[in-house]
Amino acid sequence: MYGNTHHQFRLNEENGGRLVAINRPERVTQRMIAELAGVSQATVSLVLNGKTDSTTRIPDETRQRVLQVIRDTTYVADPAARRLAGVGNNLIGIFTYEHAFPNESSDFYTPLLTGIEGAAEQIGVDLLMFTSAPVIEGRRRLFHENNRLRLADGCLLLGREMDADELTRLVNSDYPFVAIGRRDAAEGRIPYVGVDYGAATASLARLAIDLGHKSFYYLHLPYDAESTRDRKDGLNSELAAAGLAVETAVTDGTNLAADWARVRRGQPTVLFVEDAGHAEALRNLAIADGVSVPEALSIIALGERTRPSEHTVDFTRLSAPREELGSRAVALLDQIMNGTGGSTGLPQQQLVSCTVIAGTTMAIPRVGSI
Amino acid sequence: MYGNTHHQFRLNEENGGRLVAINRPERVTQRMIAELAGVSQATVSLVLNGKTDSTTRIPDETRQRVLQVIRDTTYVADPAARRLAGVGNNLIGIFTYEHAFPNESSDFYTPLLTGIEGAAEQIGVDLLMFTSAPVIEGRRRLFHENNRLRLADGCLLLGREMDADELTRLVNSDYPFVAIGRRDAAEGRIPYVGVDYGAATASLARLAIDLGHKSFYYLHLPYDAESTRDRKDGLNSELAAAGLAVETAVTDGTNLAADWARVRRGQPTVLFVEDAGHAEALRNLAIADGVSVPEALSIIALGERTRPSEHTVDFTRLSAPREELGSRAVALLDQIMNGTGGSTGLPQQQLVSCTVIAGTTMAIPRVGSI
DNA sequence: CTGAAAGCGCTTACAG
DNA sequence: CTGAAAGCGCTTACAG
Repeated sequence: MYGNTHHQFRLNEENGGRLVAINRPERVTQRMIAELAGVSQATVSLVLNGKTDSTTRIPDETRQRVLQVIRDTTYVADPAARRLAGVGNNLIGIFTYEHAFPNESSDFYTPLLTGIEGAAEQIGVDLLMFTSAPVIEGRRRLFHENNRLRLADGCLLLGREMDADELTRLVNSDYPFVAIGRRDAAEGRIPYVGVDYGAATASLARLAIDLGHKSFYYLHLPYDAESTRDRKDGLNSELAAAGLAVETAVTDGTNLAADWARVRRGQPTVLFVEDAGHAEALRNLAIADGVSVPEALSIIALGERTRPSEHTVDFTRLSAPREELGSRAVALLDQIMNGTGGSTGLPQQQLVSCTVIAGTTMAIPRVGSI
Repeated sequence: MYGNTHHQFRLNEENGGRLVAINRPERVTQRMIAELAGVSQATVSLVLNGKTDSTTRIPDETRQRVLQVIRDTTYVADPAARRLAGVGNNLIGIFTYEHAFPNESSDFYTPLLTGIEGAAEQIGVDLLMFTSAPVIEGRRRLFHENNRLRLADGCLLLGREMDADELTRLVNSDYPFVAIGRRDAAEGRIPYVGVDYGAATASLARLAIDLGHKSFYYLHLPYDAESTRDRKDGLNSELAAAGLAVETAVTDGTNLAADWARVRRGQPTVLFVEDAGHAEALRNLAIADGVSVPEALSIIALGERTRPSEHTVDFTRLSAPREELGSRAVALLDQIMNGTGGSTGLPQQQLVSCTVIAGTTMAIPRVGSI
């Protein structure tokens, strides 16, 4: 693919007599830089990698000459070759199990990517999005015929659900990675930065209990993901401690009207909803049905919409610091790839706290309200 | 980095007597596969790359044996080595002059990235985001000390304003790239996929003229970007053709109340606003000021918010197909990098049409209305 | 101080 | 049909 075609260079007079590549140079290599600078290829590599330690000292004049040619040709070392020769590329991969960029309905990753981009810029790495892994049945496969994970020095894994076998295989492979979201696969050996949904959900449950609620209903997503389980566990354990029970149902959001009818039959005074979008729709259904919120029914969302402007209602809810999640994941991955750099290390598994937002959709329960 | 540590394999009895890697295998190579299957390393490569053409025929029995070992060891070829051996690295770079991922206030790139991701997936390339180029004074520099553009096979450029000198230098470097948005730098040699703002703005002007508007006001952004100029030109030429003038002012949105006061003194019957967010704010200011929209004042937005849910008002406006813009840019870049593949080539400079949305903020002008 | 050389893990003509 | 060998562009001991 990158043949041995000869490249031509000429002096560009409008540019202070610097060398400028013409005639579609296939790919500039260190050998060409070396020729142009009148040194050996190894010297170019040495200059490039700033080996200024006692053993290999290159005269400043030579160094400057080489650097100038590099600037003029906008040369960069071939990442694949560097990689093969055993050094890193300052490349962090991002593998998303679903499409990374939102369509109109879902916008799960955007805040994470915002945090990731900021952190990546800070530590000076580029981001490689593995879009070549095709999305099959709504999901990407980590290991497939033409796996390219190793183009990057390490990788961030994003997705609501991750395949436990793939995760185990990855953790056994010694390839540096960090999952975003708590993962309990591989006997707890997965490095992750997750959200403490359990604690925040428990706080919200406690709040409802303190207000006097006794009749709880929980509508959650049909996933087996840790994030779904943590919320469920947080709610259940807090209620169990108070001697209360909760009626639970699952919804994928395709028939919320039916879900609402079922909720109504259950006659709860407080409804916990995992998905913020569902919470909003259910509130509208309740009101349309003559059930006032929060007077007759409190509704609590265990998540929130991506951007404030999408919230027409100020729900009583938990708020996950998603940008922070992204930047902390980058920091942890950086540490795994490059070591702690002297300071005490970050824990391999981290949970960041949610904020509990009081909002306006929870009130003291009314008897026989629904 | 990937040492020569010896790997151990053992028969896993729970797995039908297949070979399974144990003890943190550093990295499985073709050489190991070859040893295990009792063939040469080259044969493994041949099997892997499915070279079944007349010259290189491998007996099915051998092939199956090799494939089985590959499955058992969960081997994948090192992409860096493949790439170095001459198979392309299938990497498209994305250089964004501003931060690629949105904060709460702006979300310029997201729809583009959605289109880019879809197209990248289709042609099987990964996406490299140049986040290592630091954002200085709100902008990234294309050419800086540690330019890493050549990490990718080619590159997409996104940003409202691009430096003409940088663009010229890039186009002279023979590095394949495509700008998103019309660019007239470098004597028209910049390959781009842009939006035809001029035509859509002219259509909207025509609409207003046909409704009987004679008093026009235009509030645009303080940029010298092509996108700003095209809209201005579209409006001006259409009005000039009808013998009408337009009062023009610039705003950066920081003091829209003052802008509104100025507009009001101008007493237009129709107000064109470049930025959709500003249009929305100005409409609110007008209404608060006792000026009904569109009865007393028509307002036309020359852009739109990123997502429908953010539109509280159905503005008369133009709508740019941003996802399409992203996917067409990928297609054009792919062509520039790899050739047309037989079919007739895509034009190097493309303009996609906007949709004109009638909306509810334009009406027949009332005399002495404002 | 700098060059020649080995080696990273692959692919692909080219010989057997 | 399959193996030995060259080469992709780098980095890094190791000799001069």
